Parts: sequence; structure tokens; C-alpha cells
Amino acid sequence: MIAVPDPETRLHDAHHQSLRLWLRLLTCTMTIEGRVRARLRDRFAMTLPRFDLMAQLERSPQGLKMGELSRRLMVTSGNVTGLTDQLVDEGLVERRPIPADRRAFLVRLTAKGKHAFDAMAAEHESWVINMFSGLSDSEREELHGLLGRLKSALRTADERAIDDGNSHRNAQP
Amino acid sequence: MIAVPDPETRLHDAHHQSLRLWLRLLTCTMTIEGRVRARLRDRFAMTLPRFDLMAQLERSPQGLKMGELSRRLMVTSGNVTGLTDQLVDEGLVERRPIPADRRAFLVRLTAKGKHAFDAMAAEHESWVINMFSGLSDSEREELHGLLGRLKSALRTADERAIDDGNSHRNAQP
DNA sequence: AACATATAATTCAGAACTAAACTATTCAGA
DNA sequence: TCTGAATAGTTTAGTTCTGAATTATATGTT
Repeated sequence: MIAVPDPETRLHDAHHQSLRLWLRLLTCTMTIEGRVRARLRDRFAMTLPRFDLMAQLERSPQGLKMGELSRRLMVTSGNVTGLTDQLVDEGLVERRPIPADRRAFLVRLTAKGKHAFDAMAAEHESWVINMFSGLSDSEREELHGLLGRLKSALRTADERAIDDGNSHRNAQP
Repeated sequence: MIAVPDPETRLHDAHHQSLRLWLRLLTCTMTIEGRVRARLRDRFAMTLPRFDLMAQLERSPQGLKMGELSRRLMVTSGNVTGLTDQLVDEGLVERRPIPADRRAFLVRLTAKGKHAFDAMAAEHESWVINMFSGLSDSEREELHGLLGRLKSALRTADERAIDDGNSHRNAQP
């Protein structure tokens, strides 16, 4: 009779290094994200996606186009449209026409939006600092570095995926 | 005249180590997640949340209760109800009553579900391995270790948050 | 100028997700 | 045994998000 590994063993077999790493990465991200979400809601009646959008605008006081926001937030442009609509309704951001390109807008924080964001950002940063405070300075630096390596490796892995056999996807022109 | 830092400088000032680390963690996670999502859709007409749910069940052939799934997937139980409903409709999982507790079910993969999952899991793992292949073996090990430290630090950070001044939240009984 | 193509944003249908309210059941005391 | 609190799961309302289709404008080519 051929030995069938029990579930525990299979779990160790099957979940190789990269898979375990990916699951752990996901767990950490979701844990932090969940806490930030809860606190933004409790303290400021703000949602995380809207906060993130405002954070991008705060770093680009000249404003950002919808497409650029979509790229930076890594969400679809349809999603950005919806988030922006709500923030406009609340008076926190504005859509400003661009004379040179009538398809596009610059989205900017209003004065009210800037003010609201500043208040939230200070607390937000303290939450994040607190959540990472279990790591030492050098551990944080090391983690930051490794994630940087991963990030750039993901860019080249992307090109590789486009090159070789993902024939199920439409090739680009 | 007091020097007002320009936006670039402020970006460096304001975005301290932990904040930059958090953003990078988020970027890596979202990049990987987006790719896995796209491939599950293209190759198997499957969504990531449903795949994740099935993955949990595959590791627990005896079945899992809804609440346990909710805990493991780190999503609300209402969400798990919806995902399970769909998978039941597709015949991939089943709800099995527990005689000892008539409030609860054991959710299990059906034979069809197990079969479907096995096919997806093999490819899924190869995608993940490929995405992490830019890091060396020891880098992956190091990253895994640091994330493990972060994960357990987050548990203790949570207790700290409950102890000290988050007076805006209802205290527990 | 005319045309195709590309780009910016929106709209749409539907899936995923949350928080909170709710139903049903279990459990632990008094 | 009754009763109150806790637990399992569902439901509901509303937000977030995706992928695809659509509209409008811009750009490049002949």
C-alpha cells in the first residue's frame, strides 16, 4: 500500500517557501489595514480609500489627473471616479478643468480638505509608527530594503510573464 | 524669514521610516494580489476570495465552521456567508449540519470542488514562486522571518492599544 | 482634411466587503 | 428551570472595487 501523507504532512509539502511567504505578507498587510480602517472610521468617520486618495493629493498640491490617481492608488479608474465624486460632495476635493486637454481634470484638495487631511494624517502616522514599533530600527530598515528588492523584482517578473507563454492572454500589438 | 520646506522635502520629513515601510508593504501586496486575481480569472474564471476560501477548506478536509473561515480569511462572517452561498451554488463546497450544535455548519469541499481546487492550486503556486523568484533563497527566508516578527509584534501592539488611551472606543465589559 | 487609433474619464453590472441589526441556539448561573 | 449573556450564522444597507462598454477628446498618418 502506497503511503498517503496525512494532511499535516501535505500541508508542509505543499506550502513551499514562497507560498508561505506570500501568505504571511498578506496577513501582515490585512492586519494593519484593518486597524487603520477601524481607527479612521472611529476617530474621523473617514474611510480608508478616501483617506488614501486625499493622501496622494496632499503630496501633489498642484493636483493629479484621475488616471494618475488610479495608477498611484492601484485601483481602477472607475473606482477613482466614485471616490472622487463623494469627496467632491463633501467639499474635500475639487475637479479643476485642464484647458489644454478637455478630457481630463486636475483633482485637488480644497482648503477644507487640506485642513481635514492634516488633522487625520498626524494621528494616522502615529498609529502606523506604533504598529511597527515592535521592530527595531534596523529591522525596519532591513524589511524596507527587502520589500524594495521584491518590488523591483516584481517589475521584471512582469516583463518575463509578458514574454513567455501566457498564450491565454491577448498579445499586445 | 523662516524656511518653509518645499513639497519634496516635506515628503521626506513627513514620511518617516514606518510610513514608508507601510506603503511599500501595501504596494507589494497589492501588486501580487492583482496578478493572482487576473490569472485566476483568465485561466479558471475564478475569483480570488473564492479561491482563498477553497484553499482553507483544502487544508482542513474535515471541514471548517463559518466563523473559523471568517477568522482565517480575516473577513467578516457576513462576507463568508455570501462567498459560501456562491460556492454552494456552483457545487464546489457543501454546508453540513453539526448535530451537536444546531447553530453551526461544517463547510467542506465537495469532490468536484476538491478536483477543481487541485488543478488551480498547482498553477497558483507556480505563479507565486515566479513572482518571488527575483529574491534569493536566503532573502526570502529573511523576509519571512521579519514578517513573522512583525506579525507577532502586531499582536502585542493590539493589547497595548486596548490598554491605553483609546478612550473613543467602548470599553469591553 | 479624414481617418484610425489612443487616451481620459465615466457608466454599468455585478462581486466583494463592512458594520450593524437580527435570528436561532447554546450555555452558565441563580 | 428560568433567564440573561454569549455564540453561530444570516440579513441588510451601503461602500468599495473590478472589468468591460461607452463617450468624448486628442493625436498621428496619409
